[in-house]
Amino acid sequence: MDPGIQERLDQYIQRRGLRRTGQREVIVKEAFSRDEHFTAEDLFDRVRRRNADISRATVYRTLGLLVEADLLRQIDLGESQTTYDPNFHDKPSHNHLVCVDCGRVVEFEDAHIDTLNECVTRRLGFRTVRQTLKIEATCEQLRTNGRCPNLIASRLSGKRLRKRR
Amino acid sequence: MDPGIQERLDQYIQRRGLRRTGQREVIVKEAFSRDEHFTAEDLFDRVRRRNADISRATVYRTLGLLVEADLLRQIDLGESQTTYDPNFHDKPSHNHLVCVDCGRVVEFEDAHIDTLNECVTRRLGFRTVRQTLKIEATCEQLRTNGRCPNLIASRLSGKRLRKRR
DNA sequence: ATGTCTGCAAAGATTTTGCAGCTGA
DNA sequence: TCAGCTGCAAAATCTTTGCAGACAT
Repeated sequence: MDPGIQERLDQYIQRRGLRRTGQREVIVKEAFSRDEHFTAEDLFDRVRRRNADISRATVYRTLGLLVEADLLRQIDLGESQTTYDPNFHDKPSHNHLVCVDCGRVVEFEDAHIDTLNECVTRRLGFRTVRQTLKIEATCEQLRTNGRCPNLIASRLSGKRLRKRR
Repeated sequence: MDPGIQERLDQYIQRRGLRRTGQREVIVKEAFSRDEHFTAEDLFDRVRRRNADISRATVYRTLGLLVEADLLRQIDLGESQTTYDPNFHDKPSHNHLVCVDCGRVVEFEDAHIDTLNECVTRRLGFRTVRQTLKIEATCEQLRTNGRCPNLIASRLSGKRLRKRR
Protein backbone atom coordinates (compact mmCIF):
# COMPACT_ATOMS: atom_id res chain seq x y z
CA MET A 1 0.00 0.00 0.00
CA ASP A 2 1.19 3.45 -0.92
CA PRO A 3 2.31 5.07 2.35
CA GLY A 4 0.84 8.36 1.19
CA ILE A 5 -2.59 6.92 1.77
CA GLN A 6 -2.10 6.29 5.45
CA GLU A 7 -0.55 9.71 5.83
CA ARG A 8 -3.40 11.53 4.19
CA LEU A 9 -5.91 9.55 6.19
CA ASP A 10 -4.13 10.43 9.43
CA GLN A 11 -4.18 14.08 8.49
CA TYR A 12 -7.86 13.90 7.72
CA ILE A 13 -8.61 12.13 10.98
CA GLN A 14 -6.63 14.67 12.99
CA ARG A 15 -8.10 17.68 11.29
CA ARG A 16 -11.62 16.49 12.00
CA GLY A 17 -11.01 15.26 15.53
CA LEU A 18 -11.77 11.66 14.64
CA ARG A 19 -10.20 8.49 16.04
CA ARG A 20 -7.72 6.00 14.69
CA THR A 21 -9.10 2.58 15.47
CA GLY A 22 -8.01 -0.96 14.90
CA GLN A 23 -10.97 -1.64 12.67
CA ARG A 24 -10.23 1.29 10.42
CA GLU A 25 -6.64 0.21 10.16
CA VAL A 26 -7.56 -3.27 8.96
CA ILE A 27 -10.19 -2.00 6.55
CA VAL A 28 -7.93 0.63 5.03
CA LYS A 29 -5.04 -1.76 4.67
CA GLU A 30 -7.24 -4.25 2.90
CA ALA A 31 -8.90 -1.67 0.67
CA PHE A 32 -5.58 -0.44 -0.67
CA SER A 33 -3.75 -3.76 -0.71
CA ARG A 34 -4.63 -4.29 -4.36
CA ASP A 35 -5.48 -1.88 -7.11
CA GLU A 36 -8.69 -3.64 -8.03
CA HIS A 37 -12.11 -2.07 -7.78
CA PHE A 38 -14.39 -3.52 -5.16
CA THR A 39 -17.83 -3.27 -3.63
CA ALA A 40 -18.66 -2.90 0.04
CA GLU A 41 -19.51 -6.56 0.18
CA ASP A 42 -16.24 -7.56 -1.50
CA LEU A 43 -14.30 -5.61 1.04
CA PHE A 44 -16.34 -6.98 3.92
CA ASP A 45 -15.50 -10.51 2.77
CA ARG A 46 -11.82 -9.73 2.40
CA VAL A 47 -11.69 -8.13 5.82
CA ARG A 48 -13.52 -11.05 7.34
CA ARG A 49 -11.01 -13.44 5.91
CA ARG A 50 -8.20 -11.85 7.85
CA ASN A 51 -10.06 -10.66 10.93
CA ALA A 52 -13.42 -12.09 11.80
CA ASP A 53 -14.51 -9.32 14.12
CA ILE A 54 -15.42 -6.33 12.02
CA SER A 55 -19.05 -5.67 11.28
CA ARG A 56 -20.59 -4.86 7.96
CA ALA A 57 -21.76 -1.52 9.36
CA THR A 58 -18.22 -0.50 10.18
CA VAL A 59 -17.06 -1.39 6.71
CA TYR A 60 -19.79 0.78 5.21
CA ARG A 61 -19.00 3.62 7.59
CA THR A 62 -15.30 3.44 6.87
CA LEU A 63 -15.94 3.46 3.15
CA GLY A 64 -17.90 6.66 3.64
CA LEU A 65 -15.00 8.11 5.56
CA LEU A 66 -12.49 7.22 2.86
CA VAL A 67 -14.65 8.76 0.18
CA GLU A 68 -15.00 11.98 2.19
CA ALA A 69 -11.25 12.02 2.68
CA ASP A 70 -10.95 11.66 -1.10
CA LEU A 71 -8.83 8.55 -0.82
CA LEU A 72 -11.41 6.32 -2.43
CA ARG A 73 -13.74 7.18 -5.25
CA GLN A 74 -17.15 5.80 -6.05
CA ILE A 75 -17.36 4.88 -9.69
CA ASP A 76 -20.13 3.63 -11.90
CA LEU A 77 -19.25 0.48 -13.76
CA GLY A 78 -22.85 -0.39 -14.48
CA GLU A 79 -23.40 -2.74 -11.57
CA SER A 80 -26.07 -2.43 -8.95
CA GLN A 81 -23.69 -2.21 -6.02
CA THR A 82 -21.61 0.88 -5.50
CA THR A 83 -18.08 0.24 -6.71
CA TYR A 84 -15.02 1.80 -5.13
CA ASP A 85 -11.77 2.60 -6.90
CA PRO A 86 -8.60 2.79 -4.82
CA ASN A 87 -6.35 4.10 -7.59
CA PHE A 88 -7.12 7.80 -7.65
CA HIS A 89 -4.28 8.64 -5.33
CA ASP A 90 -1.66 7.38 -7.78
CA LYS A 91 -3.54 8.40 -10.90
CA PRO A 92 -5.73 11.32 -9.92
CA SER A 93 -7.28 11.67 -13.34
CA HIS A 94 -7.80 8.29 -14.87
CA ASN A 95 -10.69 6.95 -16.90
CA HIS A 96 -12.33 3.57 -17.30
CA LEU A 97 -12.87 1.38 -20.27
CA VAL A 98 -15.17 -1.56 -19.69
CA CYS A 99 -15.09 -4.43 -22.15
CA VAL A 100 -18.63 -5.51 -22.87
CA ASP A 101 -17.36 -8.90 -24.05
CA CYS A 102 -15.53 -9.95 -20.93
CA GLY A 103 -16.20 -7.29 -18.33
CA ARG A 104 -12.54 -6.43 -17.97
CA VAL A 105 -11.93 -2.90 -16.78
CA VAL A 106 -8.96 -1.01 -18.17
CA GLU A 107 -7.86 2.16 -16.46
CA PHE A 108 -6.14 4.73 -18.60
CA GLU A 109 -4.97 8.31 -18.43
CA ASP A 110 -4.90 10.75 -21.29
CA ALA A 111 -3.85 14.35 -20.98
CA HIS A 112 -5.56 15.28 -24.26
CA ILE A 113 -8.90 14.14 -22.96
CA ASP A 114 -8.45 16.18 -19.81
CA THR A 115 -7.47 19.28 -21.74
CA LEU A 116 -10.27 19.01 -24.21
CA ASN A 117 -12.89 18.48 -21.54
CA GLU A 118 -11.54 21.42 -19.64
CA CYS A 119 -11.94 23.63 -22.71
CA VAL A 120 -15.50 22.54 -23.27
CA THR A 121 -16.32 23.12 -19.64
CA ARG A 122 -14.89 26.63 -19.75
CA ARG A 123 -16.83 27.41 -22.87
CA LEU A 124 -20.00 26.45 -21.04
CA GLY A 125 -19.16 28.84 -18.23
CA PHE A 126 -18.02 26.33 -15.63
CA ARG A 127 -14.83 25.16 -14.04
CA THR A 128 -14.12 21.45 -13.79
CA VAL A 129 -14.06 19.89 -10.38
CA ARG A 130 -13.99 16.31 -11.49
CA GLN A 131 -14.56 14.35 -14.64
CA THR A 132 -15.75 10.82 -15.07
CA LEU A 133 -15.35 9.11 -18.40
CA LYS A 134 -16.48 5.58 -18.93
CA ILE A 135 -16.12 3.90 -22.29
CA GLU A 136 -17.92 0.67 -22.97
CA ALA A 137 -16.27 -1.18 -25.81
CA THR A 138 -15.84 -4.46 -27.57
CA CYS A 139 -12.55 -6.28 -27.81
CA GLU A 140 -11.02 -5.96 -31.25
CA GLN A 141 -9.19 -9.26 -30.91
CA LEU A 142 -12.42 -11.08 -30.26
CA ARG A 143 -13.91 -9.38 -33.27
CA THR A 144 -11.16 -10.30 -35.68
CA ASN A 145 -9.89 -13.58 -34.25
CA GLY A 146 -13.12 -14.81 -32.82
CA ARG A 147 -11.60 -15.04 -29.39
CA CYS A 148 -10.08 -12.84 -26.76
CA PRO A 149 -7.80 -13.90 -23.95
CA ASN A 150 -9.68 -11.81 -21.45
CA LEU A 151 -12.96 -13.40 -22.30
CA ILE A 152 -11.54 -16.81 -21.58
CA ALA A 153 -9.87 -15.66 -18.39
CA SER A 154 -12.97 -13.92 -17.17
CA ARG A 155 -15.15 -16.92 -17.83
CA LEU A 156 -12.82 -19.04 -15.79
CA SER A 157 -12.94 -16.67 -12.87
CA GLY A 158 -16.65 -15.97 -13.20
CA LYS A 159 -16.08 -12.28 -13.55
CA ARG A 160 -18.42 -11.27 -16.30
CA LEU A 161 -20.30 -8.11 -15.56
CA ARG A 162 -23.62 -8.57 -13.90
CA LYS A 163 -26.43 -6.68 -15.46
CA ARG A 164 -27.76 -3.73 -13.61
CA ARG A 165 -30.45 -5.13 -11.38
CA MET B 1 -42.91 13.83 -28.11
CA ASP B 2 -40.72 12.96 -31.06
CA PRO B 3 -42.81 10.59 -33.21
CA GLY B 4 -39.68 8.56 -33.95
CA ILE B 5 -39.82 7.25 -30.41
CA GLN B 6 -43.21 5.65 -30.77
CA GLU B 7 -42.18 4.22 -34.09
CA ARG B 8 -39.03 2.63 -32.80
CA LEU B 9 -40.87 1.26 -29.82
CA ASP B 10 -43.51 -0.29 -32.05
CA GLN B 11 -40.82 -1.90 -34.13
CA TYR B 12 -39.13 -3.27 -31.04
CA ILE B 13 -42.42 -4.58 -29.69
CA GLN B 14 -43.25 -6.27 -32.98
CA ARG B 15 -39.84 -7.79 -33.47
CA ARG B 16 -39.95 -9.37 -30.03
CA GLY B 17 -43.55 -10.47 -30.13
CA LEU B 18 -44.56 -8.18 -27.28
CA ARG B 19 -47.82 -6.33 -26.74
CA ARG B 20 -48.88 -2.74 -27.03
CA THR B 21 -50.88 -1.93 -23.94
CA GLY B 22 -52.68 1.10 -22.61
CA GLN B 23 -50.35 1.29 -19.64
CA ARG B 24 -47.25 1.31 -21.80
CA GLU B 25 -48.73 4.00 -23.96
CA VAL B 26 -49.35 6.30 -21.01
CA ILE B 27 -45.95 5.64 -19.47
CA VAL B 28 -44.07 6.19 -22.71
CA LYS B 29 -45.97 9.34 -23.51
CA GLU B 30 -45.21 10.74 -20.08
CA ALA B 31 -41.55 9.70 -20.12
CA PHE B 32 -40.88 11.52 -23.37
CA SER B 33 -43.19 14.50 -22.80
CA ARG B 34 -40.31 16.57 -21.44
CA ASP B 35 -36.60 16.37 -21.97
CA GLU B 36 -35.80 16.27 -18.28
CA HIS B 37 -34.11 13.39 -16.54
CA PHE B 38 -36.24 11.46 -14.12
CA THR B 39 -36.24 8.57 -11.69
CA ALA B 40 -38.66 5.67 -11.60
CA GLU B 41 -40.47 7.30 -8.73
CA ASP B 42 -40.71 10.64 -10.56
CA LEU B 43 -42.26 8.96 -13.52
CA PHE B 44 -44.62 6.94 -11.36
CA ASP B 45 -45.87 10.17 -9.77
CA ARG B 46 -46.31 11.88 -13.11
CA VAL B 47 -48.19 8.91 -14.51
CA ARG B 48 -50.37 8.74 -11.45
CA ARG B 49 -51.30 12.36 -11.84
CA ARG B 50 -52.84 11.71 -15.21
CA ASN B 51 -54.05 8.15 -14.77
CA ALA B 52 -54.45 6.68 -11.32
CA ASP B 53 -54.47 3.05 -12.37
CA ILE B 54 -50.94 2.08 -13.24
CA SER B 55 -48.89 0.23 -10.71
CA ARG B 56 -45.36 0.97 -9.67
CA ALA B 57 -44.31 -2.48 -10.89
CA THR B 58 -45.53 -1.72 -14.38
CA VAL B 59 -43.63 1.55 -14.42
CA TYR B 60 -40.45 -0.27 -13.44
CA ARG B 61 -41.06 -2.99 -16.00
CA THR B 62 -41.73 -0.49 -18.76
CA LEU B 63 -38.59 1.44 -17.90
CA GLY B 64 -36.67 -1.79 -18.34
CA LEU B 65 -38.31 -2.30 -21.70
CA LEU B 66 -37.45 1.20 -22.88
CA VAL B 67 -33.83 0.78 -21.84
CA GLU B 68 -33.60 -2.52 -23.69
CA ALA B 69 -35.11 -0.88 -26.75
CA ASP B 70 -32.42 1.77 -26.38
CA LEU B 71 -34.95 4.58 -26.22
CA LEU B 72 -34.08 5.51 -22.68
CA ARG B 73 -30.68 5.50 -21.09
CA GLN B 74 -29.72 5.03 -17.49
CA ILE B 75 -27.27 7.68 -16.43
CA ASP B 76 -25.31 8.30 -13.27
CA LEU B 77 -25.81 11.77 -11.90
CA GLY B 78 -24.58 10.82 -8.46
CA GLU B 79 -27.94 10.18 -6.87
CA SER B 80 -29.04 7.02 -5.18
CA GLN B 81 -31.98 6.35 -7.48
CA THR B 82 -31.39 5.27 -11.03
CA THR B 83 -31.86 8.23 -13.33
CA TYR B 84 -33.24 7.96 -16.86
CA ASP B 85 -32.42 10.26 -19.73
CA PRO B 86 -34.96 10.55 -22.56
CA ASN B 87 -32.78 12.64 -24.86
CA PHE B 88 -30.53 10.08 -26.49
CA HIS B 89 -32.80 9.66 -29.46
CA ASP B 90 -32.35 13.28 -30.54
CA LYS B 91 -28.76 13.56 -29.38
CA PRO B 92 -27.31 10.08 -29.50
CA SER B 93 -23.93 11.12 -28.18
CA HIS B 94 -24.36 13.79 -25.58
CA ASN B 95 -22.56 14.30 -22.31
CA HIS B 96 -23.53 15.70 -18.92
CA LEU B 97 -22.14 18.54 -16.92
CA VAL B 98 -23.44 18.73 -13.38
CA CYS B 99 -23.02 21.98 -11.49
CA VAL B 100 -21.91 21.19 -7.97
CA ASP B 101 -23.15 24.58 -6.82
CA CYS B 102 -26.74 24.31 -7.90
CA GLY B 103 -27.20 20.79 -9.23
CA ARG B 104 -28.16 21.98 -12.67
CA VAL B 105 -27.46 19.46 -15.39
CA VAL B 106 -26.29 20.74 -18.76
CA GLU B 107 -26.32 18.39 -21.70
CA PHE B 108 -23.82 19.05 -24.42
CA GLU B 109 -22.43 17.43 -27.53
CA ASP B 110 -18.91 17.73 -28.81
CA ALA B 111 -17.56 15.94 -31.83
CA HIS B 112 -13.96 16.48 -30.76
CA ILE B 113 -14.54 14.63 -27.53
CA ASP B 114 -16.10 11.74 -29.40
CA THR B 115 -13.25 11.56 -31.89
CA LEU B 116 -10.55 11.75 -29.28
CA ASN B 117 -12.14 9.07 -27.13
CA GLU B 118 -12.51 6.88 -30.17
CA CYS B 119 -8.79 7.21 -30.90
CA VAL B 120 -7.80 6.32 -27.38
CA THR B 121 -10.12 3.35 -27.40
CA ARG B 122 -8.63 2.07 -30.66
CA ARG B 123 -5.16 2.47 -29.30
CA LEU B 124 -6.12 0.26 -26.38
CA GLY B 125 -7.35 -2.42 -28.75
CA PHE B 126 -11.07 -1.90 -28.39
CA ARG B 127 -13.95 -0.49 -30.32
CA THR B 128 -16.32 1.95 -28.67
CA VAL B 129 -19.87 0.85 -28.09
CA ARG B 130 -20.89 3.71 -25.86
CA GLN B 131 -19.24 6.47 -23.94
CA THR B 132 -20.38 8.23 -20.83
CA LEU B 133 -18.79 11.48 -19.80
CA LYS B 134 -19.88 13.32 -16.73
CA ILE B 135 -18.19 16.53 -15.70
CA GLU B 136 -18.81 17.92 -12.26
CA ALA B 137 -18.04 21.62 -12.19
CA THR B 138 -18.51 24.87 -10.38
CA CYS B 139 -20.28 27.84 -11.88
CA GLU B 140 -17.86 30.52 -12.97
CA GLN B 141 -20.42 33.27 -12.45
CA LEU B 142 -20.89 32.25 -8.85
CA ARG B 143 -17.15 32.27 -8.41
CA THR B 144 -16.56 35.74 -9.83
CA ASN B 145 -19.81 37.51 -8.99
CA GLY B 146 -20.58 35.71 -5.79
CA ARG B 147 -23.90 34.58 -7.18
CA CYS B 148 -25.30 32.46 -9.95
CA PRO B 149 -28.79 32.59 -11.39
CA ASN B 150 -29.07 28.83 -11.38
CA LEU B 151 -28.23 28.57 -7.74
CA ILE B 152 -31.01 30.96 -6.87
CA ALA B 153 -33.47 29.26 -9.18
CA SER B 154 -32.56 25.82 -7.90
CA ARG B 155 -32.95 26.87 -4.28
CA LEU B 156 -36.40 28.14 -5.02
CA SER B 157 -37.43 24.92 -6.65
CA GLY B 158 -35.68 22.71 -4.12
CA LYS B 159 -33.65 21.03 -6.78
CA ARG B 160 -30.21 20.82 -5.27
CA LEU B 161 -28.56 17.49 -5.76
CA ARG B 162 -29.12 15.00 -3.02
CA LYS B 163 -25.98 13.39 -1.76
CA ARG B 164 -25.44 9.80 -2.65
CA ARG B 165 -27.08 7.93 0.17
C1' DA C 1 -13.60 12.50 30.93
C1' DT C 2 -15.99 12.66 26.94
C1' DG C 3 -17.01 12.54 22.40
C1' DT C 4 -16.14 9.05 18.84
C1' DC C 5 -16.60 4.16 17.31
C1' DT C 6 -18.42 -0.28 17.09
C1' DG C 7 -21.62 -4.21 16.69
C1' DC C 8 -26.07 -5.57 16.45
C1' DA C 9 -30.37 -5.72 14.77
C1' DA C 10 -33.89 -3.19 12.93
C1' DA C 11 -35.31 0.06 9.68
C1' DG C 12 -35.06 2.27 5.16
C1' DA C 13 -34.91 2.86 0.30
C1' DT C 14 -35.16 1.06 -4.08
C1' DT C 15 -36.14 -2.50 -7.20
C1' DT C 16 -37.62 -7.17 -8.45
C1' DT C 17 -40.67 -11.10 -8.53
C1' DG C 18 -44.42 -14.92 -7.93
C1' DC C 19 -48.88 -15.45 -8.83
C1' DA C 20 -53.62 -15.20 -10.34
C1' DG C 21 -56.40 -13.03 -13.39
C1' DC C 22 -56.73 -9.97 -17.64
C1' DT C 23 -55.80 -8.65 -22.40
C1' DG C 24 -53.97 -7.91 -27.02
C1' DA C 25 -52.77 -10.17 -31.40
C1' DT D 1 -56.47 -19.12 -28.00
C1' DC D 2 -52.57 -18.21 -25.32
C1' DA D 3 -48.32 -15.88 -24.55
C1' DG D 4 -47.58 -11.69 -22.71
C1' DC D 5 -49.09 -8.06 -19.33
C1' DT D 6 -50.81 -6.17 -14.99
C1' DG D 7 -51.54 -5.29 -10.04
C1' DC D 8 -50.67 -6.69 -5.67
C1' DA D 9 -48.04 -7.86 -2.01
C1' DA D 10 -44.13 -10.09 -0.59
C1' DA D 11 -39.35 -10.64 -1.22
C1' DA D 12 -34.82 -9.26 -2.30
C1' DT D 13 -30.95 -6.30 -2.28
C1' DC D 14 -28.14 -2.87 -0.68
C1' DT D 15 -27.28 0.63 2.68
C1' DT D 16 -28.16 3.41 6.75
C1' DT D 17 -29.24 4.14 11.58
C1' DG D 18 -30.55 4.02 16.78
C1' DC D 19 -28.73 2.46 20.71
C1' DA D 20 -25.85 0.78 24.44
C1' DG D 21 -21.45 -0.29 25.58
C1' DA D 22 -16.32 0.11 24.34
C1' DC D 23 -12.52 2.85 23.16
C1' DA D 24 -9.22 6.61 21.77
C1' DT D 25 -7.27 10.90 23.03
